[in-house]
Amino acid sequence: MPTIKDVAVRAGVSLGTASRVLSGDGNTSLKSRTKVQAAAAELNYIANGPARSLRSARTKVLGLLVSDIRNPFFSELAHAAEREAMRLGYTVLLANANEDATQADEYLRIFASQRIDGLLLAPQGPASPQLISLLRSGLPVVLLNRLVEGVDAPYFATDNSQGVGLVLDWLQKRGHTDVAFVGGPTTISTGAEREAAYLAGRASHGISTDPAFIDAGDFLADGAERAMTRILDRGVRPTAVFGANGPTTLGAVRALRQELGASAASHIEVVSFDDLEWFEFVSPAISAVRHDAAAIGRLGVVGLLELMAGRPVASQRIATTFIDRSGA
Amino acid sequence: MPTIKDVAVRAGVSLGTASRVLSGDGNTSLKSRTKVQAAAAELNYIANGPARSLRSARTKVLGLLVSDIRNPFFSELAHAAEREAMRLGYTVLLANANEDATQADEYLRIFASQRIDGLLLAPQGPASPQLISLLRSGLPVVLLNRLVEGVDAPYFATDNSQGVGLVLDWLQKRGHTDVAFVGGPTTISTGAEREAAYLAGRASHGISTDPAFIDAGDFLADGAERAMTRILDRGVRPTAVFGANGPTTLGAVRALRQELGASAASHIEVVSFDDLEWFEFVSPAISAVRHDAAAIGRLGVVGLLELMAGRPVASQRIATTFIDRSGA
DNA sequence: TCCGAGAGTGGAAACGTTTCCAATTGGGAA
DNA sequence: TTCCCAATTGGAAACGTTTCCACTCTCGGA
Repeated sequence: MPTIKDVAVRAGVSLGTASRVLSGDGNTSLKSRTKVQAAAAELNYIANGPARSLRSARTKVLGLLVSDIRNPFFSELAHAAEREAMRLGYTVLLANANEDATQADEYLRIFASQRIDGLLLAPQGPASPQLISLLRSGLPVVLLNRLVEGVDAPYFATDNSQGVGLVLDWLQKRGHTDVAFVGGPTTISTGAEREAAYLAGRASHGISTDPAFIDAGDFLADGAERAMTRILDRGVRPTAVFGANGPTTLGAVRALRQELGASAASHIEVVSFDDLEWFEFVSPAISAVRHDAAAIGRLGVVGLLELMAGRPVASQRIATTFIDRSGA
Repeated sequence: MPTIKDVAVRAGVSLGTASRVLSGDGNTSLKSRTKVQAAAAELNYIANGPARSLRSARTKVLGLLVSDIRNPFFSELAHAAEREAMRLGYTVLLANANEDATQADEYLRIFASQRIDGLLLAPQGPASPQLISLLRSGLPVVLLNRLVEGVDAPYFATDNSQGVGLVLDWLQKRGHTDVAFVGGPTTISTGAEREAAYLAGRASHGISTDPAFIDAGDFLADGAERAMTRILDRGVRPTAVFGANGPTTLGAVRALRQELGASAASHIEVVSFDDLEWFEFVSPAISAVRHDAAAIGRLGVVGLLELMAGRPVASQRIATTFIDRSGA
C-alpha cells in the first residue's frame, strides 16, 4: 500500500504539502495541488484511516445504536442516516442492541474504543453506567425516537401523543370502545408515551378503560403475541386491537388468528402505530400511524454534526400521518 | 482519556509490559497482570483503537456490504453476522449498496480507507474495478449468497436450484402450469440461477413455457410491481405467480391486487423464494422457500476468519426448506 | 557448582498521518 | 528599486499503540 510519503516523493513536494493537499485544508498552490493529486491517482493512494484518526483525534465515524435492526422502522432509519452521513463525509458504524441493555453496553464500549466522533442513540430504557460515562467524557450524542431520563441530549422523535390522537379519532369514528391495547415496555419512552396518551385520550373522550383490555410485550413480535394471548385468555372480546409498534402488531395479529381462527379474527379491526408494507394485504386491511423513519435518521445526523460543531441544537417532535385502510 | 502510559505508570511497570498485558499476548507474570489490570480498571482505560490499528496493521473490523438492508433477508443476515463477529472479537462495519453499483464502490473505498481486515460481500453483479483492485491488494473476501464471475473467493450461498426444485414440485402438485415468473436481474447470480433453474426444471418436467409469463424486476418491490404489471398487460392470466425473492413477491402481490382487484387476485396462488413473516396472513396464504439468512451470516464470518488465518476454506451451498401454506 | 534455556522486563523504534513552526517565496505598494 | 506582508513550503514533532531487541533473572539439569 502506498503511503503519503510515496505520493510526496512522486509529486516532488514535501510530506507536509502532500498532506495539506490531500486532506484539503491549509493553503496550497494550484501547482502543488495538481502534482500531488496526479501522483495520488497514479499510485492509487488511499489514505490510512487509523493513522489519520490517531493524529487528528477525529475519526469521521459516527456510531448508530438501534434497538432492533430487524424492525423495518429501524432499518429504514439506519439506511437514511447512513446515506445522509456519507453525503456529509462521515461513515456510520451500526450496532444492534437487540432490545437488550447488555448488548447495548458492549457496543458502547466498542464505540468508545473506536473513538467515534458522535453517537446516534435509540436507547433501550434507563441510562446504563456505560452510557453515563460515555456522556461524561463529552461525546456528542443525539437521541433518536426514544428519550431517556437523565440524559440531557437533543432528540428527534415521533410525536407520539399526536399519533395516538389520530388512532383515537379513528377508533371513535369506527365506533370501537372495546379496544385491546398491546403496548411495549414502559421503561422505553415510546412505550410509556403511547400507553399514557392512549389512556389519557380515552379518558378525555369520556370512555372508561377496563384494565383487562390492556397488556404489554417487549416491542418484539413474540412478546406481543404472548401479551395478546393473555388478553384473550381473560375472556374479553375486543372489537378492535391497537398495536403500539410494528412488531407488536405483527405478534398481535398472529395471536388473534391463532386463538380465534382466521375467520373470527377477520371480524376484529386492527390499527397499528408504525405502518408496515403488508397491512394492505390483510383482511380487513390494517390502518396505521405512519411516522417518517428516514426523516428522523437524516435529522439526527444533521443535528449531531451541528452539535459536534459546537452549535446549539433544538430538539424536534415529528408529526405523524394516519393511513386509513378501513374503507378498503 | 487515559492512555496506556498512564496505566503503566500507575501500575509501576514499563509501557511495554502494560501493552503485553492489555493486548493479551507475550509473556507476562501474574504479578504484572494483576497490577496492570487493576490500574486499567481504576482509570477506566479504553484502548485507542486507531493507534492500535496503526501500529499493528490490524483493525479487528470486518466489512459487510449488503445490497439492500431493508430486505429482511439481509437484515437478518447482517444481524447474525454481527453477533458472530462480536463473539469472535471483531466489529462489523455495515454498508448498504442499495442494489446500486456506484454506492457499492463508494463503500469499498471507505472500507479500504478504514483498513478492514476482511470483507463479507453480497455483491450487485459483475465485479467493479474498485472491487478488483481490492481483491488484488490481498484483502480476504468471502461471498455471501451471491456469486460473482471472475472473483475466486469462497462463498456461502443458498442452494438455488434445490430451492427452485421444491417450488416446481409444489406447483406441479397444485396443478399449476400457467405460472407467471417474476425474476430479478440476471446480472445477479441469484437472479440468473433462479430463473435458469425454473426454466430448466419446467423443461425437464416436460412443460413448455410461454415467454409472456416471464419477466424480471430489480429485486426491489417497485421494480417487481412493474414487471408483474407488464405480464398482466400482455393479456395472459396465470393461475399462480412465483416471485424470485422477498421484495419481488411483495411487488408482485401489489400488482395483482392493483390490476385485478383483491377478489380476483385471491384466486391466484403465490409462491415465493424467501419467506416473509406476513405470508400466512394473506388469503390465500403464500407458500415459500425458506433459506437461512442467519446461518449464511454466521458461516460467512467463521469462513472469513479462517481465510484470514491462512487456512483453506471450502465453499458451501445451503439447502432450503419449503413452507407449504396452501392447506391453510 | 555451574550452565543454559526460557520467562519476563524495560527501552526504543516504528506505524502513517496531521500540524506546528520557522523559513522562503512572490507580488504589490511606496 | 526596495520593503513588507501574505501565501506557501519544508522539516520535525507528536498522536498511542505494538513489537523488536537486549538484558536480567530464575530454575532445572548436568
